Amino acid sequence: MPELPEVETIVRQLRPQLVGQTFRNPRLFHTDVLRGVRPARFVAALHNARVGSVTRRAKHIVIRIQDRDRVVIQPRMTGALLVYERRLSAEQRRYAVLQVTLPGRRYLVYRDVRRLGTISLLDAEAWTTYTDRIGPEPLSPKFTASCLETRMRRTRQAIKKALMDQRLLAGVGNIYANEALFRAQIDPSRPADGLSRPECRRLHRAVRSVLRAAVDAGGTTIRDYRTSTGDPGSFQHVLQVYGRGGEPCVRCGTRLTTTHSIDARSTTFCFRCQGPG
DNA sequence: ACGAGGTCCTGCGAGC
DNA sequence: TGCTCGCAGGACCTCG
Repeated sequence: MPELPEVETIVRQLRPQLVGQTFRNPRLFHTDVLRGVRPARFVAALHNARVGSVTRRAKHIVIRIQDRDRVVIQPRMTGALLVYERRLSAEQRRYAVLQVTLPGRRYLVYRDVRRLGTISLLDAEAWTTYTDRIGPEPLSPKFTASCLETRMRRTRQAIKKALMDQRLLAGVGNIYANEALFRAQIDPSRPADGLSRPECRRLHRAVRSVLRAAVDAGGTTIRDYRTSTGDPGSFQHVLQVYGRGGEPCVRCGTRLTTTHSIDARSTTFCFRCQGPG
């Protein structure tokens, strides 16, 4: 679930709470979330590890420890990274995957109801390989309209699917792909390599503006997403298309259409405002 | 190279 | 009430 704005929100909140702190007594309740590292090695690596930095890359939370390794958390649909000020209640413990004790009797907890999320432990070399396979950060100043155009031209896939392809562009998932395409007034099913230059410029502006607005709102909470304090985001209140199938378009009043024809993911759009180009 | 579909998991709401 | 079914914000894989 968490897309770029949600992960960015979590990271901004966690950073001042974690940087410089030392992890103690890691407890791993479910080992099936680990990728490429065995439970015993992972737990040993976290114990007494000092946090150097907390950053975001695409939809990943990246915690650098011991000036060497990176704990890379990908929350996917239902993962959440929370700091608790006291011992966990039974309800809080229910979906806990990983718990780490922080100074001051606080606890860092990764919880994930569906456990589709993943955790890996990467050294510098493995991290470089990993991050090099992911596309550019859309909010980076280096990400220009021509950068987006070059990337989208690489595929004939539907533009909505291309936007969500992490190799082409980092951090955009279903919600923000829908919203950006509406803002840019582009039909989600159009082949990505068929967009004109002005359309690419509109899409570039739309992607960046919707992501920035969502970061400012603390992300979008449909069901599971919570910030590190356990609070919901607020961008769900200003979504223009996602989750609004059958409701009137905010621009023209036409009933919004929802389809599952693109990559079997729900796509909501206005067939009038986002007509075939 | 592409699309379709299955897989990892659990919860929830709709419908019967 | 209680059951089954389909769906859910992601990403990876195989198959044809």
